[in-house]
Amino acid sequence: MFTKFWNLDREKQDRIVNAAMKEFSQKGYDLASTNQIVKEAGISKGLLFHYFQNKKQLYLFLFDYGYDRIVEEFYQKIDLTQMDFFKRTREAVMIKMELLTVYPDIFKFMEEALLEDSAEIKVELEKKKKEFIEINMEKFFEGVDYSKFREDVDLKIVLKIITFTLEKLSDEALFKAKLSPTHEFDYEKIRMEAEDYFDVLMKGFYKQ
Amino acid sequence: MFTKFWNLDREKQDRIVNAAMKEFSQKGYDLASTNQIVKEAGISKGLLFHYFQNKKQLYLFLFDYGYDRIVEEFYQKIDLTQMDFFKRTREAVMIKMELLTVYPDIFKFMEEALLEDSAEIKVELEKKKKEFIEINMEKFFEGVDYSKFREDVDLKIVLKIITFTLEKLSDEALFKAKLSPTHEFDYEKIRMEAEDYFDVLMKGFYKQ
Amino acid sequence: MFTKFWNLDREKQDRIVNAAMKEFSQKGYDLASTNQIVKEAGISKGLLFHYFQNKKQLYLFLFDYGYDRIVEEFYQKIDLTQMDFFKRTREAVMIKMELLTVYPDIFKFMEEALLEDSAEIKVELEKKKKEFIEINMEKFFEGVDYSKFREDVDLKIVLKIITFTLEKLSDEALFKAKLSPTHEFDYEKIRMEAEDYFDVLMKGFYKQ
Amino acid sequence: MFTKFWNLDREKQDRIVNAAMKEFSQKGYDLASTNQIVKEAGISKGLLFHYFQNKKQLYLFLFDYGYDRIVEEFYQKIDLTQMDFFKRTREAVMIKMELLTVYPDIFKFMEEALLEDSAEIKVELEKKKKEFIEINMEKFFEGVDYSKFREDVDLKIVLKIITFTLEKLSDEALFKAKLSPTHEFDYEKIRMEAEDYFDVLMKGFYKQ
DNA sequence: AATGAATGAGCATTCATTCAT
DNA sequence: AATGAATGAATGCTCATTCAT
Repeated sequence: MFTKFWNLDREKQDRIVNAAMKEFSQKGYDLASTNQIVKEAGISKGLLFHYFQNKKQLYLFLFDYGYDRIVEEFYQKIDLTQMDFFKRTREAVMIKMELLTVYPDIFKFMEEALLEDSAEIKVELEKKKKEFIEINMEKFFEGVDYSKFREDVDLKIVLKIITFTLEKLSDEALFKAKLSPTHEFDYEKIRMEAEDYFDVLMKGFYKQ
Repeated sequence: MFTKFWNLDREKQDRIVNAAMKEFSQKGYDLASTNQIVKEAGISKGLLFHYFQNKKQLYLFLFDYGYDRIVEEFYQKIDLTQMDFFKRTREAVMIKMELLTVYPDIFKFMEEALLEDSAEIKVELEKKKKEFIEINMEKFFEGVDYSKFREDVDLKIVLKIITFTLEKLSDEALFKAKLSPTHEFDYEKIRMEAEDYFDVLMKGFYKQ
Repeated sequence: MFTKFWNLDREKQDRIVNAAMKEFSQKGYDLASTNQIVKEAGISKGLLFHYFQNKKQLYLFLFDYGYDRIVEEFYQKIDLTQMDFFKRTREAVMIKMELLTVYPDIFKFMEEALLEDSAEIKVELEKKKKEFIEINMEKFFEGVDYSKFREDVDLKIVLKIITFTLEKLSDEALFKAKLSPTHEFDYEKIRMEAEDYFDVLMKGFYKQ
Repeated sequence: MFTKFWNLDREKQDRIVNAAMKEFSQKGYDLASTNQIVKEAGISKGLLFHYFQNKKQLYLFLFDYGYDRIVEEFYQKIDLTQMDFFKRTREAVMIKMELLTVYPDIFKFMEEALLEDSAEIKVELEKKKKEFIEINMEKFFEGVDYSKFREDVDLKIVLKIITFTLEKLSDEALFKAKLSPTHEFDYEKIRMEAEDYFDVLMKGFYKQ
């Protein structure tokens, strides 16, 4: 599958992936136009369907492609020997923001994909998202030292609260960037905000 | 504005509102079809535009309509003399779930509207959402006794963490219902889950 | 016919006529909107059709109305005792321009009506136009002293050439005004241009 | 631009051009229906827009197309070595009528286009018309011997009067054909009428 | 491998006119 | 007399996908 695509020279692959990711993250799955993608990529109409069969397959391919590019690099960078929960999480936030700067388009596509809700790709995408989240939760938290957490509360719930909080913070940051005229992140501000949250969460849920 | 619509008999109003809310929440603003709405409502093409001028005005009307129906009823039910933060919040969750059962379509529409991101209605809808959230945050938390919260952490951040957590819980519940074959909520389970979270949050952020 | 309309108070008649003439001359018959007319006139949808039956009858009524208002006043002003062809014609041009200033909307409507070419009103309007032109050619040229014209050319053709020339001049003036940002006539310039043409035509076709 | 269209086989090109010209000259720009055009041309909805992007581009294309077909042939036929003004003009009238018989639809379209006044194409079409007229006035009158004209009148005005007269004659002929049941020209009658006018104009404005 | 012509259902919106009140 | 709710055909244009070359 997609072997035809992988046999292309790298430059053409990139042109197609970039054009498609750009279009999908700008307009969402349903409103994205394959016409616009081929125009931007400089290839013919038929070729896109030659490689990817249809719009849906193209989208799902892009999701996997983005996953491979970003998640792999994330795990190359993250220090999984750091056992302290908050230290590891804090580093993850920093790496995430770094990747966001290096691969803004891929990252943007992945973020949007996690929010995507089109009926046409619902079933398949939901499955991928679920795997994505489950696998990474497990992998990311492997070996973490939970002994520092209070013992009078349900640890699973505490971890959920922390995850929820970081996700919402990240959503808010993305959303603010979207609304701003330049679409730019203020990384320093976000990091400082995250620090404040880490501080409160640690006070609330670590042993004192 | 919309006086033409309000002069209709109630039954017809309902048919139109229900058809439109259903279509919009199923497909999102951009993909929703006015054709489908009029077919479902059993009215003619021209009539919809006679009442609402265009698709955008219709959508914004529905938002206000939903707001009026649901939010007003919420404040009739909630006991704002209850000063304890968690007790009041817990009651709010229960009322929300009750309203969700009574007005599932309106509720669903409002939930989707808060996530809606179409370019065509962006500016106006964003303004409404912002007002919606600001007014209700202030109103809902009025008079709450914050003296029970720990004093060694930033209260604003604590409140945000709690809000984030409840929102994510609610999203998850909605999402699970969506995926289930019957689209039904298991209220009792959700309430119990919420109780567990309240317990953890109180332990973490109330004075001991 | 139209007795219902004539029984209205004058102010309402004017509102309707003005609104309709404005809409028709701005957009032409086909594109003119009866919706726009009733909105501008401040009357209800049904009322317009109560008075005029349909769009076509309304248009034909307006043509007659404009004719009556403008042509009658034209003949009150023109000095039909002036027997010299060019003097009478020159005065006609001046009166036409004067009326254009006093009743710009009616005049504009009549000018546009003479150019109107919609299939829906073609037959009836063409008949009216033909009558309009025939009757007025006859009436306007009545008693003119043609003895000053050269006798070695066909007088009918000479008169046609002169009429053609004046019509085209008038069209050009209207057209230039339309293209200018302010839509204003430069009366003095038009009069002087007309004088130059009169001079040439007299030299060519009067006895020397 | 329009290379897609030019790559079609000639028969299909003709079907499309003929259908479009017919529709536009019958109903004018605004009321012409692209639906009707594709139906008449026997092509699909999307294809028309595949070639021409939108209605406006289609119209402007047709204008250029008509210009190229008709004006080029006109200059192949006209004898520009004939220096006498009236002889050259007389030949032009004859050629115009000949072309009108050979390409009645193109000719009709061009005539209507010169009168077209739709807001949507105003700017672009006005520019084309202006170029059309300027270039052709210059080219057509090049080398003409004006020494036979009277010297006591303004030559520019005389030429305008002659042009006006011929245009109005032509309009009248077209108009009469339009009103007749068979829509046919009586060429011989028109030529004879034109001769009468030429005779009067020469007597009036040539040296005696 | 690569092209791009071809399809026709679908979209939001406007229109003149009718008719029950 | 006067209202305005109601109709549904028609508008220009876009879309993902196919297929002969």
